[in-house]
Amino acid sequence: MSIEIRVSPNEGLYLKEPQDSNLGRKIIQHSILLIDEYGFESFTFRKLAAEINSTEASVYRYFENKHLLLLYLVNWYWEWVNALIIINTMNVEDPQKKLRIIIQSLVSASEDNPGVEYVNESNLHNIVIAEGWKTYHTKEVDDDNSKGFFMSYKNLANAVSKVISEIDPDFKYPYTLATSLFEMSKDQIYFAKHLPKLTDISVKENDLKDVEAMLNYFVDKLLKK
Amino acid sequence: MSIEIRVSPNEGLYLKEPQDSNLGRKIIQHSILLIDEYGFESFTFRKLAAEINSTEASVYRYFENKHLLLLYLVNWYWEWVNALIIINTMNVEDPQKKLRIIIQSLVSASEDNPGVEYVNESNLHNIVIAEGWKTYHTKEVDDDNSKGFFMSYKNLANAVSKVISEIDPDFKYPYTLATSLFEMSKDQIYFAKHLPKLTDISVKENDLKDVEAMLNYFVDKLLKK
DNA sequence: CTTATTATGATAGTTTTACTATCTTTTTAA
DNA sequence: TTAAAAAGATAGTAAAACTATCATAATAAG
Repeated sequence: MSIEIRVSPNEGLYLKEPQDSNLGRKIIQHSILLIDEYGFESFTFRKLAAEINSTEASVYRYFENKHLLLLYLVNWYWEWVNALIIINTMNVEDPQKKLRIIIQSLVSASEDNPGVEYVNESNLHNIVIAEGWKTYHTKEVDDDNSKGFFMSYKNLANAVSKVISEIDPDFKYPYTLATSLFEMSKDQIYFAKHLPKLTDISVKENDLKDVEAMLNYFVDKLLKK
Repeated sequence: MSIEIRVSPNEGLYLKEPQDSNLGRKIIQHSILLIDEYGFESFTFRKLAAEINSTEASVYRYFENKHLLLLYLVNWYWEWVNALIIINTMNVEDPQKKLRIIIQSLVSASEDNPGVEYVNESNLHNIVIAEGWKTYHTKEVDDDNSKGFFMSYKNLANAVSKVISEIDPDFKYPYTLATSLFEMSKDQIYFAKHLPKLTDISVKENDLKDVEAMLNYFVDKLLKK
């Protein structure tokens, strides 16, 4: 028996579902590698096409532009985190335990999982940290939002905020705390790597135990049992 | 008597200090307005030049490129916040009071102050929220950091972390908390405006009292007196 | 007041990016 | 076996992000 995890971002993000074809999967795989290596700005469909021995025109048949490709990848990532959380919290009743597992899942989502061969989760995690904000800090954010392009993240935030309210029904800002956990996790990892004066944690060779401990520390102080 | 507040970002950011000439001040003033209105991506030196009846070449004599201009503006903003904090916490001894004033200064820094005619602080605040990320989420971050281009923000984080440690010397993550206060403030305001499902606060016609209350709520829970 | 220097303006050119278009060849599925 | 869908090859366009050069205007120094 084998369990196949298939994660599907919003339909409006692509012209043709890339996971359904060879070329599509190569686009996903190598765009992740290229964006992580060179950054989103210097990533172009031309370079991607060259890398996979295809053509610019062919890539454009899957994604209207590179912004939508990035949105697709980032949504894929949050769907992935969501899937991990669902699997790991199955049959766990205690909301406090649940939140610990959520934090642990959030952190471990950055480890490569061989289950999906065309996605390197570790590289994708780097992209979400370094480039993810580009998906929503645009002038088109309201438009994109109305098309459902941030659904994966919103669903996740909603699920986590519910667990927070279960632990402490009097806590005034469950959504703020949920999103802050995600954003802090990203920010503090990035700071640790590039602007270490801005954080107390350290991340050596992608060991994220400090991040996990830090998030748990904050949550424990904020939520009364 | 009049107090002149002059805020100066790092020298490496410009080719010629824009605050020292008429054209330079017009560049600052109108780049803030244009970037806020149309977003950083569609902002170009050509459009800016047209707006101020100058030329692209002239703008390039002040800033090497638009990335450095954005860095300049964002640094200006954090210097400005820093100045407000210094003024407002003068002669305040109690660290808890200090932190409240810091939070209040952080929030009120977004109000336009007629003291500096060529800077609209309110528009600049929008830019820091919407585009500030672009200053440090780049492939050149380590380079830029080594040139001191993030000094203003780092100084601020350092100052705030010290106040945090004064309040609660046992708190494990003073730097993380300091930067999280800044980042949460930006994120949650942005979410309130564009992705309201991701936050509990609301920001109506730029009234930031919810943000201030939220930040104080978190701080109160996190730091034992 | 004149002159040298510096600041700004006018204009043109280059490379790269982000597409769009069109036509041909290959693959796949009925 | 054939038609239709997918992919490849190639070319073209508009705008952005500069770079370069020369002319003119403002200013400051002697």
